[in-house]
Amino acid sequence: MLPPRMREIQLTPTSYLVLGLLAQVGEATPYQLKQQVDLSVGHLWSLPRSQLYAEPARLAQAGYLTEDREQDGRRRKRYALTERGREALQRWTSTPTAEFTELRDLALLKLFFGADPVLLAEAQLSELRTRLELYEVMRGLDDGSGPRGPWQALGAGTDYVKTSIRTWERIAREGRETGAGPSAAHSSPWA
Amino acid sequence: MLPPRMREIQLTPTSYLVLGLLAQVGEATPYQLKQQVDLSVGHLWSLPRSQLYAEPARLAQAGYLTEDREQDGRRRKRYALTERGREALQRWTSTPTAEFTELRDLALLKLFFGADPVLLAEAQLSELRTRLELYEVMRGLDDGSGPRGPWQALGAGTDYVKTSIRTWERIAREGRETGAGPSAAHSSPWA
DNA sequence: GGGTACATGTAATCAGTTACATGATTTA
DNA sequence: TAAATCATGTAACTGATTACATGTACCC
Repeated sequence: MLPPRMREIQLTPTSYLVLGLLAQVGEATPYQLKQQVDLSVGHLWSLPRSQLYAEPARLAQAGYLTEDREQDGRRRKRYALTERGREALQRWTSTPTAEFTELRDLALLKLFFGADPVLLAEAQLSELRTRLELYEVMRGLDDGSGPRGPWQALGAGTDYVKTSIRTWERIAREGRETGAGPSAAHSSPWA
Repeated sequence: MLPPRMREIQLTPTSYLVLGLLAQVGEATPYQLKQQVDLSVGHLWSLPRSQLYAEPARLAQAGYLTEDREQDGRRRKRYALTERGREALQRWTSTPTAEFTELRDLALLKLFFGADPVLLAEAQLSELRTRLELYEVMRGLDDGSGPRGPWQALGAGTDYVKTSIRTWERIAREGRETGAGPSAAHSSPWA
């Protein structure tokens, strides 16, 4: 099934992020991918620069991308989707995920284990408000044309940030009301 | 600083999760930790069983836990906090995190790259509603006594689920209105 | 005493992160 | 042409996941 000299690999979210970006831009070097990420999907799902060197290489090895090295000075590697890559992306997007996404929020974990809610809320709120401004600015750029997906995703992110703000405001308020400092982490939790 | 024969390790969220649980329950075997996780913090930050074998071992190696092997039949390993472990946990909880937690939501990533919003929303909503019921039941168990942290964290999780539901409902509605099926993933995103 | 569920671990693999190292282009 | 910045990669490490493998207790 798979042409010789190709490795079977498992496709991760990172893989699809790369495939998806390449579907949008046609072809790109890792550096260009990084730029793309930073001003689009990276606000939702960021990743370190080095992954944008490693992951395309991996995908090319497995036949999802073509890799094409420039001959001149920079000798950049240029990647583009193969048919196989396009199909994989298509299959992926057209299969709805039912899975619930855990928050995995470090601040909530600290809160769970007894951090001072008021201090934590302050730190979180300042960051969240900055983030909200950024998102609102970006949303203003939507002129209603082009694919809706990115904008809807951005809207979802905005909802999330807004809710987080309300949540932490409430937590801070409750914390101040009960005057409880950090609660000791030694009693039992939810039964 | 560090007693001989001990490895320096980096403490990850998983590490603190284990430290935190042990602070709550005193001592435990990996199996008991797993049970604890499943009915408390695991709803917020889950992890595979095997990590609850690997991580305590790692922590013990580095002097954060004592490891104590039973002599009888099961020969279970039993872990408890050392002073060093308790301090590390304390330091961690008392240092507020400002960092923003990305959603890293697979469904939103698919949406971004052109998945059909209506289908995706259906899948997500069914899962989210189940999750909401579970959280509501758990919240009913709060009798107001004991540390507030876990309950506040649960409240935050509930807010998050509720918002997600509203978000996906809106996405589905918009998707139906514009009648747009899955949008092709080939135009440009946020400028 | 045989089956089933509960309990306990190890091994192999690998994606992702951090750190290191260098080359090319522009501008002052 | 020197400095600064932009660009491009590789290497080492390691935490996390998946898969494998076994042992103990209980129940009928």
